[in-house]
Amino acid sequence: MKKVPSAVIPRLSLYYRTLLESRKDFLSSEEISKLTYFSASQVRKDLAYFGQFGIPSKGYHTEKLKKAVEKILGLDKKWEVALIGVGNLGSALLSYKGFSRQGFYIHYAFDKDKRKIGKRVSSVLIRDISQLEMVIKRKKISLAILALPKEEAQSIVDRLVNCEIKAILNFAPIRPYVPKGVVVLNIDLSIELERLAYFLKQSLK
Amino acid sequence: MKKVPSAVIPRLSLYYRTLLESRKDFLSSEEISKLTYFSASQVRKDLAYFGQFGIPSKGYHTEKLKKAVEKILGLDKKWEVALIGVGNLGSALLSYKGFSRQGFYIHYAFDKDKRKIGKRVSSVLIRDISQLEMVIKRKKISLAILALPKEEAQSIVDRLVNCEIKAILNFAPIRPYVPKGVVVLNIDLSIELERLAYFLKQSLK
DNA sequence: TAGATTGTTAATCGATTAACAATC
DNA sequence: TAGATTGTTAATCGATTAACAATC
Repeated sequence: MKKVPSAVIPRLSLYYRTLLESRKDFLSSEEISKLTYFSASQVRKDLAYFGQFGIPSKGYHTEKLKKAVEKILGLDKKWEVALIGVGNLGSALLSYKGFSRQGFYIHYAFDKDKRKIGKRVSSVLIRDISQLEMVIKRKKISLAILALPKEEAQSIVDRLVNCEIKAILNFAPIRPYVPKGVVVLNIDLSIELERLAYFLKQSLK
Repeated sequence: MKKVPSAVIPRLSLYYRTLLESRKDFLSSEEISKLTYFSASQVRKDLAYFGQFGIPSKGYHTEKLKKAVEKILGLDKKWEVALIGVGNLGSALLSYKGFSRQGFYIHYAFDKDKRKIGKRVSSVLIRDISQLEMVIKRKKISLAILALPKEEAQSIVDRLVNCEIKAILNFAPIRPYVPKGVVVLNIDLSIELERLAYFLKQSLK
């Protein structure tokens, strides 16, 4: 199978949302294009990486394609997620109800602050960071979200890598080093704001 | 001047961080490469879009380059930012101290919830959303952060566009429509988690 | 069958990398 | 001057778009 460019995956997520909302039995690539602002060519090509889902002259069966994309993205599974760092941002993520709809469950949270340990946020127990390795191994957690200060990020990443975590969503404003075979997605708010500031400067000229 | 590819800007932000942390007088593209994991070619090319900052056989004067990048990214200016939606995520953003270091000041926050209006979060007054247009025009706010439910996002974006906001950081899980000349950067946590889930599925095979 | 739309191949576009003359 | 590293041009790579034969 041809290698799937990584930009395809977030587009699949957006197609999926469109499929969820559609009330038509069939959708053509042209219609999906209208709804998502991606080109019809791109829609067809993206889907073709994973199989032949369409019917010439009809388009894609909405329900079947939905199921197929669900499977591709792993939304048919449940994923246990560990949150590390229960500050303002961490608490907000814990309280967000939207994740469970896609099968992501933040059932485990860690912090090093003794005043937080033992408390609950959105009914999730905050555990001592020293328990990190033990809990991750026992509970088959495969995904971690980092919401902690940049000073602590790399050492926690190292510990996560050590207990076989393969995927990390990082909110700390550093780009942690990870060995091959592990992915980190960095969500770096300062960088996004700087991109906007750059754009603003341009548009003022 | 040649058009600057948009991927250059976030890299500049990362070079900038490196410059802030460096204690050397000069840095070569090779050294910047080592520190950022971007290629030395790319470092030189990215910088060359904006001028000739380097000295052959010496490299880049750290302090001068820092100042130059600061100017390019608009970090030498102060930016007034409006936050719309003071829920869990909005409150976390208000409380985050890191933005002001880059010149971003969230001095204005809006919500429609009567119980929140009039209260303060991190000393910022929460205003009635009905005041949005008035305050934005008066206070020369040029940047908006959206942290509200997806149902409300598009209508607020429309109002922001109407009062000449040109740059929006959107956390709501939709891709709002904006006319040309306005940028929206979407930070969509579900999509990022889905990317990670896809990667995990692959690596388990 | 005729019309519509897929899946796929080829063409285009843009971004990254490599190479090297210019120059401090 | 010799050595090092820039800025820039050319080559490569990868992703997007266009075109169209296959097919329902």
